[in-house]
Amino acid sequence: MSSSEPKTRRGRVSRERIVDRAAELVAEHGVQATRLDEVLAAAGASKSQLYHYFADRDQLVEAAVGRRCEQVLADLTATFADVATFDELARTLAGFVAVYERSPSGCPIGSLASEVADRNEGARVRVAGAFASWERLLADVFERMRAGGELRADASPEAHATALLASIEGGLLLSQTRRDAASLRIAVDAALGYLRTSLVAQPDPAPK
Amino acid sequence: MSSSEPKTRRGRVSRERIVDRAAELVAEHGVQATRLDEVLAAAGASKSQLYHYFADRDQLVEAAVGRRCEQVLADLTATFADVATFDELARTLAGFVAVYERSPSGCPIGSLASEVADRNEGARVRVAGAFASWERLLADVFERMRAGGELRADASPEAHATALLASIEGGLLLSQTRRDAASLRIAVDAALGYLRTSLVAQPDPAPK
DNA sequence: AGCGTTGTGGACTTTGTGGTCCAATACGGG
DNA sequence: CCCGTATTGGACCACAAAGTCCACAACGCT
Repeated sequence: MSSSEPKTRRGRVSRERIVDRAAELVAEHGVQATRLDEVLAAAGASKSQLYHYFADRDQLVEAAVGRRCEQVLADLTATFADVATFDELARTLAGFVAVYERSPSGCPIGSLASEVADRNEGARVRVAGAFASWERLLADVFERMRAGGELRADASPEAHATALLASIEGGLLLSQTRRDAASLRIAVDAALGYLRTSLVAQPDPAPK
Repeated sequence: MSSSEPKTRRGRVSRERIVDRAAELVAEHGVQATRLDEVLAAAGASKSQLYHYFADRDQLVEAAVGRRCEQVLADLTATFADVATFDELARTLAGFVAVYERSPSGCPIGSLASEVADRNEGARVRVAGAFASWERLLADVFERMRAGGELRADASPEAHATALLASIEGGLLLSQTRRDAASLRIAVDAALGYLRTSLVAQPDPAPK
């Protein structure tokens, strides 16, 4: 009654177009500040289409957030796919910071997270899933490092992944609030420093 | 004549009452979800009072956010004031996590941060100030640790403070999104692990 | 071609909410 | 005690934004 799945190709295309634009606008202005009319205008769709496929605003938001997470995650997957050593990871993260400096803003996922966590259960679950996937990506990096004999066998890839992710998210939040990338850089460096703790013994080149 | 400072005791009291209630409601529902009418009802004040002292909603939000930050910071100050050793810090943070488990929610400051960072410059500055103060609190702990000969002289209290703060914020965000305190605990443990890196040499009791 | 189902246009309704206005009241100093 | 200023009550306005409705068009099947 309220909402229904598209039953024809045409319908599916329409629904997709709406979700795509919604995801874009959510990425740009955040969830709260994204207006339905705005989405519809951008998608060249009408109110009836929207309410034909979605029960209400929350359901559209859920879909849009899900879509956005998929996109960001695709990027992240590509970024971390080939990372298999500590140095590669350090370089990758440095690139991350550099990108941030060029165009500061919160974390694409983190911002959604806090906006949605207490207000839209469906969307929250999507974001939680995105965090889980990201974490998995990092854990895989650590497992590769371990397979390569660089990471100690007793180190937990999952725990390290959680810790690194937290440092990144926290660093991004601090930097976003301060409008200064320094915090992010420090947080990431610290996370790498902690990771070093779990590497197999290595001559320590005099810490600055 | 948009807004004006109170010029009598009575006026000051009225303004305070409004800000107090606003701060409470902002803490409870977030900035976006706090309605002016709600604030006024709670404060037993009228529209004209509100607009007598504040130019617009944003200005009230700024004041409320500032107030809320002061309160949270007072708490934090008390909490960290006497911490001077690694073990005390670890215990204090464990208490932190325990409190979180009892009543999960985001970070009182962090949530405001992401909500306000790109939407209300005045409020953003207040939050940034709160982060700075918190960081200072932590840096002071590290300086005490250094004075006590526990922390190495070459360790930067400020950098460690930033890193720890980022881990806490990130951990809180992950835990809030997942509704599971585990992430926070892992993030904090990792931050402590990194801090251990800067302690003066110590017999390392076999890492689990 | 005809009929039922799905999709679409877009005007309309409703409601919540920030913000305005002006008259009335309380204060506070001379 | 009186006047000017600060403060207050609360009705009112404007408008944005979510959600409803119904007639019509497009499609797909037999």
